[in-house]
Amino acid sequence: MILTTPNGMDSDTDQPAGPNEPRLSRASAGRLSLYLRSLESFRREGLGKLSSGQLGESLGVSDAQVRKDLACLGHLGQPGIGYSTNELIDAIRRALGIDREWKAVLVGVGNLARALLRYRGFQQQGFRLVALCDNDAAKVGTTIEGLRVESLDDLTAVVRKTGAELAILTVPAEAAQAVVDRLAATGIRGLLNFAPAALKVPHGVNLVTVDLTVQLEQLAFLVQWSAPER
Amino acid sequence: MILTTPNGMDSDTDQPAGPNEPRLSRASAGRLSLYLRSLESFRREGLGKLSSGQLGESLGVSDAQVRKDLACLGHLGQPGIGYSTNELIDAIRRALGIDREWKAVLVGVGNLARALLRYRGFQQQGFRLVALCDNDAAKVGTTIEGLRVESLDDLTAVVRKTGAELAILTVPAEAAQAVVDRLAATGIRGLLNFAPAALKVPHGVNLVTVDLTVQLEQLAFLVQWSAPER
DNA sequence: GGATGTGAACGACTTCACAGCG
DNA sequence: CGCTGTGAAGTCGTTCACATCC
Repeated sequence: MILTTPNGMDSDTDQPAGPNEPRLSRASAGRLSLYLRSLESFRREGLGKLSSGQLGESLGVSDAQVRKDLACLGHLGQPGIGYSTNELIDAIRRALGIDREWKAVLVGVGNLARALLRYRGFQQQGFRLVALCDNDAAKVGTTIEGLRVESLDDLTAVVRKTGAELAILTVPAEAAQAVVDRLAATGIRGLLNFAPAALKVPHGVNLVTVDLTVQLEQLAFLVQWSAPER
Repeated sequence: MILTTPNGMDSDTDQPAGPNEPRLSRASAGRLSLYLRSLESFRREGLGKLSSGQLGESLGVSDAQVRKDLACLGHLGQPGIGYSTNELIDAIRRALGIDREWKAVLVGVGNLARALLRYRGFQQQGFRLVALCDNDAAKVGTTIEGLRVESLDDLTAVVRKTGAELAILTVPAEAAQAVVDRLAATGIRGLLNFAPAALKVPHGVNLVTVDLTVQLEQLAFLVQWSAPER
C-alpha cells in the first residue's frame, strides 16, 4: 500500500513509491479512523453487517464517499448486502497500521501528560505509553500511573530500552524544538505534538501536531460567521 | 465576510449567505490560526515586517498559498516590502472572530478538564473558561482553579449567568450525546468536543471534535507507510 | 430490489506565472 | 529589484450515475 502525499503543512512523509496498489489519501485515512470508531460502536450493538449509507450517516459522510474510501482496502463489500462489521474493522486497522501495538514515550510531564496517561482510549486502540521523561529535576524519579519519570538526558537510553517508536510531546512551546531534535536523534519515527509551535523534523520522522488553541479558534470562527446575528 | 462550505464531516454551519466579500475557505481559516501563532512568535523576536515567503517557510506552506490566504483579509501587503506583523495579527484575529473575548463552560471534570483549566494558552488567545459542570455529585461543590463545580442540572442557569457562548466537552463518549442535547437547549453556539464519538448537533450549533485517538492513529498510519522498512 | 465499485463530471484547493507597484 | 495580488492552469478530492452482482 502507498499513500498519496498532497500538500505538506506538517510532517515530511516523503513517499518512496512502493508497489502501485490503490492509493490511500490522507483525507481518507482520517475518515478511516472515524469509521473505525463508528464500527466499533455498531459492533457493540451487535450489528454484523452494514451498508455504506448506514456507516456514512452516523458521521455525516456520503455513501459514495464511504465506498470510495473502503474500496482502497480491497473488495470487502458484497453487492446487495453490504459490509461485514468485523471484516471492515480488521481491514481498517491493517490499513492504518494499528493491527499491532505501538509503544510511545511521553515527554513533558505536565497536566496534559497526566490526563493522557489516565486516558484509557489509547490502550484500547493498541497504543501503550511505556515511558515518561522530563527535564525538571524535581519530577525525575517520581512515579505517575506506575511509570517512573526519567531525565531528559536519558532519552536515548529510555527509547532504546523500551523500544518506543512514537513520542508524545507535552512540553511548553519554547522547549519543543529542542526536544524534537533530541528525539529525532534517538531514532523515534513519529511525533504527536501538543505544543503550539511550528516544528521542524528531519527526514524520516513523522509529525502530527494537535494545537488545542487552533481548534478553539476554528470553533470561534465558525460561530462568528454562522447564522444568528448578534 | 462569508465562508465557503465544502464538505461537512462535522459541524453543520450552514452559511446563510451574507454580503459577497472575498470568501474564506475553512482550509484557509485553519492556516490563519497557524499564521497567527507564527506571527506572534516573530513579533516576540522583534520582527516588524515579513514576506509571504518567510511566513510560509516557518510552517511548510508555499509563499503563493500564504498570499492567497491573506488576500481574503484585504490589501495588507506592500509590494516590494511585505506585510506588517502587527497589522497581520490584527487582521487575522478579526477574520477568525477572536478580536474579542469568548467565554466557555467546561463540561465534564476529569483529568483532561483539569489540564485544560491550567493551560494558559487559552486565556492568551482570548478564551476564558468561566464555569465547570459535572454530573458526579461527589465533584459538585468542589473548587478547581478557582472555579466551583456546578451540577449538570444547573447547566441552563450556569450558561445564562456566565454568558458563555462556547462549551468544551470532556465527558466520556457514552455521555456525550446527552450532554450535547442539553447544551444545545441552553442556547450555546459552539462545542469543542473531546469525546471519541460522532455527535449530532442541531442547526445553529457549531461542532469541532478533537479525537486524540484519531490523531495517534494518523501518526501510526504515517509511520507505518513511510520510509525505512521494518 | 438493494447495495457495491467505479469512471466521469464536478468542485475546491494549490501552484504557477506574471503584471504591477513600491 | 523584491514582493504582492491574481487570473490561469493544474491537482486533488468529492459527488453523480450507472453497470454489475448478490
